[in-house]
Amino acid sequence: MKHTDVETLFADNIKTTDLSEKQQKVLQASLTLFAQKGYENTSTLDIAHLAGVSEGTVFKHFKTKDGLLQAILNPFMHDIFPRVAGEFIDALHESIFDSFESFIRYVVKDRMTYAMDNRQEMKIFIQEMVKNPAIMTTLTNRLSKLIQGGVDTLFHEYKEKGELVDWDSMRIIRMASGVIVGYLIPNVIMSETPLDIDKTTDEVCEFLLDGLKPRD
Amino acid sequence: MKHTDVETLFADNIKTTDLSEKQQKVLQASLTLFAQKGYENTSTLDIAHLAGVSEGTVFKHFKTKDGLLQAILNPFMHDIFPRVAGEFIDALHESIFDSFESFIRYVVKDRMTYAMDNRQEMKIFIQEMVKNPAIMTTLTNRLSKLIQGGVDTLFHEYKEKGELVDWDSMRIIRMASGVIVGYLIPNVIMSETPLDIDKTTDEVCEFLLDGLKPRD
Amino acid sequence: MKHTDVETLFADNIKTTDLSEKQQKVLQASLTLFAQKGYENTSTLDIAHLAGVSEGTVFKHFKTKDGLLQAILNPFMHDIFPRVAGEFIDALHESIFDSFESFIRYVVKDRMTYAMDNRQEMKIFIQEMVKNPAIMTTLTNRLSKLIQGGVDTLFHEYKEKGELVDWDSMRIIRMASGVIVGYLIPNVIMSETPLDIDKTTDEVCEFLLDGLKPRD
Amino acid sequence: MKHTDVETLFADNIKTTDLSEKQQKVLQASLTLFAQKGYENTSTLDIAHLAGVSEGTVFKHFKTKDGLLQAILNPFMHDIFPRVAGEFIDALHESIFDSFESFIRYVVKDRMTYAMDNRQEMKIFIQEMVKNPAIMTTLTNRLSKLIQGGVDTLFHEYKEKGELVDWDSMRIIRMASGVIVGYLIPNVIMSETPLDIDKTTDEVCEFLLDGLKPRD
DNA sequence: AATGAATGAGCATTCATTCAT
DNA sequence: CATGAATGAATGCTCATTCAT
Repeated sequence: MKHTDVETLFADNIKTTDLSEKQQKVLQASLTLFAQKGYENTSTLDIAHLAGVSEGTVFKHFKTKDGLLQAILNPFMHDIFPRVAGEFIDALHESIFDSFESFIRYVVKDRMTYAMDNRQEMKIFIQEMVKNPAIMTTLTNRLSKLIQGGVDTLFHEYKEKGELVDWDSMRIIRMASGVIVGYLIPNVIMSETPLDIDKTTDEVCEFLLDGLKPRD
Repeated sequence: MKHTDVETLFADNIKTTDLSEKQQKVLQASLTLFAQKGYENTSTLDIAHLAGVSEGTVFKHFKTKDGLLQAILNPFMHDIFPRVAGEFIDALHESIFDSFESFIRYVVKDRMTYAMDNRQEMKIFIQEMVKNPAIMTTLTNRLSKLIQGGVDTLFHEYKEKGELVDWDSMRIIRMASGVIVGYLIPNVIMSETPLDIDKTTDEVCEFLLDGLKPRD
Repeated sequence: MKHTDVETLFADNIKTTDLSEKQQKVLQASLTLFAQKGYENTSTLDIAHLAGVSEGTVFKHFKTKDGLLQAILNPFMHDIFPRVAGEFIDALHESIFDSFESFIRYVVKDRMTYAMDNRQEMKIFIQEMVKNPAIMTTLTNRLSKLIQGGVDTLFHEYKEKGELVDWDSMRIIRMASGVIVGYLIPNVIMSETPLDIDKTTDEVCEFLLDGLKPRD
Repeated sequence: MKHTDVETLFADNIKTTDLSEKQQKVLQASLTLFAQKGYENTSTLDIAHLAGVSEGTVFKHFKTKDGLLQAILNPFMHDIFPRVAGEFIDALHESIFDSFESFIRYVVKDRMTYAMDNRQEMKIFIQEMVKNPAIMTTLTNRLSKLIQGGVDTLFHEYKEKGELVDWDSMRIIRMASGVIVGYLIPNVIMSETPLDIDKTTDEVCEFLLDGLKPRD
């Protein structure tokens, strides 16, 4: 029930476009600095220094500073997010969750682990979303359609079995993701706190399960 | 059951420090632009233009660009947030909520209204939090202490009456605010959507009430 | 054998142009700050603050910042310097110096005292001279003519009496003032050192007297 | 009896730090303009224009405007002044001056030539000294120690031979440099006058020799 | 006369980007 | 491919000066 690691996909992505060793260093430095100080407060010279390359090298492959940002975010937007989402849904259908509880427990833990494993990228993503709401709109639409399509039939089963409240799937997802997001964001941003994923999962699930229990 | 409007408090604050008409325009323009384009992407010339003043005027009172940011955020951090929280708690004790449901409904609606009424300030706040996690840590601590102190006894009543699950107050608050925040943030950031507060309140409350119902 | 004090002349000058109390404070503050930090590094706001007046007041009487500088330097250039020089020469003729030695001793002490009593003004003067050589040229010409005219006959006497070398008067003056100036400038600029005038006078005179003794 | 030319040392210094052609132009332009109009009255745009480079280039190597000033003055303070002083003293000991007169004549001419050859740098130095007396204090201490150490024994010889007054070496140096400085400064500052070094040397020396002759 | 808010030109400095080597 | 010197537009900020009150 393991999903392809984001780092692996990311590395794949890099190899695909045939990135030289120095260019990889540049990308890595950008990732670190954008997450640490924000996009606008990171100069291309900062990146060059941290990557141990010259100023010109920063632009050789990625053309512009924005190109560097896109090189970090695009895989998330157009490739990794959907792919992970797809794999996630596939996993849902392949595995037989004996109950809605085991399902929700898997989902929560999986997404939390994912987010915490990729804090830096997430942080940059959040920063960009806040500045550019269009990203959020796009992403919300993309993901919700994808998830809804894959989850609808599954939810139907659980509703029939009397384990899930008979709400619109989107409403359920919005609620669930609201709880998860509200819980996660502070931990992503305040990266000092490590977060006990198992304990948090327990807490969140106990709450979610009752909130999403069928009404009497 | 009305709470002092933030705009009123803000205006008070401005009058207190005796801000000239032009300086108010400067502050207003900063608010608008910081929220729209982000702090770093707003130049002091942009602010001057929108405020209809000269660039020198921008610096006359607020000294630096950061001073302008603080003039916007400080009232939230040090004055308005706590005051609103205080008033909110007072309101809780003065009013007799006949049930946990009417209580939770008031809270959710009140906080949502507050947030939506001050979208711009919230947006800037969120941006700064993402960049500077220390703000979040401070704020979280300040508010949670304040709220917990005021809410603990109230929760005790509801727990006794069997209307509220017997969890630690902090856990309940974290859950509830997680749902509200997870719901609100997208709407604050994507400010085009107006958001139907009554409908959203209903949705959120229905979910929360079951999630926080005592366990059988 | 006392010469009119510069401060008195300065005060006279101020009263003549009918300067209000605040304007005098402005002038005094300018004097202090120009001497301390230099003309260009002193802002009109600095002056206003030190004088305890508003920004506008600084310009009310003196029109421009340069006007303030001129108000400080002009009395030296066009009034005080020549007047002092005149008085000095008058004093020379009135008093009967029994020897060239008593004459030179008087001159050296008198000029040194004058310079040290007006360090601030001197310092500003020096700064302006360095930046604007024209001032120096003008001043040099003005003073040398004045002094030469008044001193020539006197020198003639001493030369006849065999107490002074038979050089051109200008050459003598240039030498003497060279020694004095070379000795004074460091002390004017490094205003922390108080300088023992009597001892310095002795040293300088002993040296000067032999340097200006008639050749065998 | 030739001392290493300052320009050569300066050029060495530049080559050592590997300054590009444009950067040398920047330095040269700064030298010219600082001397001409003073540090504060020279804008970095002025420098860029005179150097024929862009404004960014001015900051590429020297980082700040002050860095440019230091790049001009530091060689004088920390390198060239002491080195020249050292070479000067070496020269004194190597060469055998048959008399105090030939010695003093060499010194006066040498120092005058040096000063007039480096008028621009000297002028900037003087400006900075006037503004920042600490520089003068430091320099005075550094040089006097250096010179005294090297000159003491030499003076002893001349005193024994009855060619030099029996004063403390420092007093002699202060007097002599006072005359030279008093003579030079006007000529350094009013750079239009070319100054006849040979004639001036004669005048100064004649005066100095008698002033420093042993007392009867 | 005095005030201080307002002005706008000017300044040092930064930084993404280009290009010759 | 990599380098780093050069670029020039943009930026935050200062400051002498004006003017309505």
